[in-house]
Amino acid sequence: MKPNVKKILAQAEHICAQKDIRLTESRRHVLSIIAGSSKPIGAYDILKSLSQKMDNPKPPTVYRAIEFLQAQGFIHRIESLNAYVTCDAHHHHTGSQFMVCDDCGKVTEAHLCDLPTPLLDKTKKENFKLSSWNVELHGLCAGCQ
Amino acid sequence: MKPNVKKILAQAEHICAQKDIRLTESRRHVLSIIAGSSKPIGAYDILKSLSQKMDNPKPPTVYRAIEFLQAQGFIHRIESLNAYVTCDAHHHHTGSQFMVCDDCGKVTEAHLCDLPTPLLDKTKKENFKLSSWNVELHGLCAGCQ
DNA sequence: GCACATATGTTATATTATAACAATTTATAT
DNA sequence: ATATAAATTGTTATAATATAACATATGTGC
Repeated sequence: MKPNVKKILAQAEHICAQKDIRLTESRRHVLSIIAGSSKPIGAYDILKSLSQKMDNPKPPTVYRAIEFLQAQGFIHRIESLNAYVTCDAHHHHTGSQFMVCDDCGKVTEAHLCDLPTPLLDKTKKENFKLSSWNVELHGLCAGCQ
Repeated sequence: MKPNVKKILAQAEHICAQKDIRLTESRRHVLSIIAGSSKPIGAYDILKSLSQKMDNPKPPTVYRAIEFLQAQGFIHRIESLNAYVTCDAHHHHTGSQFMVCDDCGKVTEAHLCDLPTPLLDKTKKENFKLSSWNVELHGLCAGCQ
């Protein structure tokens, strides 16, 4: 197992122990599969990979694990790709920002703690009660230009 | 036909005439269906509505129209809802910002011309060549709180 | 151990989107 | 006006993504 995967798993284990919630086998497998992917991975690719670790898993197994991992903030969904990435923030956050390379497919998370002022101003102006946000930037990463 | 739908259609007609591209019947129908919806509408709901205006339309008809309308900037896709809304900006833009009410489902577009500085800074820091962006804010609209 | 809550297994199906190829319509050049 | 190319549509089939529903099992607190 790659060191970064190991680290992510260890972190998740720790947080789950603290919060007294269960990082079960299928959840751990799914998290390690996502962590082991160099780019966002879709649910059915996760399923394919999972079938090498478990006996004949079905879609709900993957989607349930995804739901759990998202709820804990261990992974995020890249909406424009229908795919999932691990979160490397050390704190829970209600907003996410990603840079998606349209060439190689890799995604970098930009950790802003707060919604940028121009956007926040819009919510105030509209009296919109913000609960979460997602930003996806598309373009080319440094290596692909 | 509602006045706002009429207006959106007229604008689209005008722009297409200018650019010498064709706003064909199915495209016009799909645009008017999206414009007539009070909130983002999914492709298969568009299809259902379209079947009252055309003889037995199929998914590709809707998706092709959507693709065209998106390319012209007449509509946007709300990624977190798999649904479509008309764009009321009077200029083409490569970035979009939406406030999505999780209660009533209505969406308000916030027209920022530029990517907020904190995000732009991140792209520069990563040497990421930006081509487009999408921001989706979730929460409760003024009326639903 | 028992009751309850949580998590998983399993089957089926819903929802969203596209591929592939044929037919038609429109634009363009001669 | 007519051949040709380009754009658009029709049609069938299927891919890709996600969830409902219900049965079973497993862990937790008493």
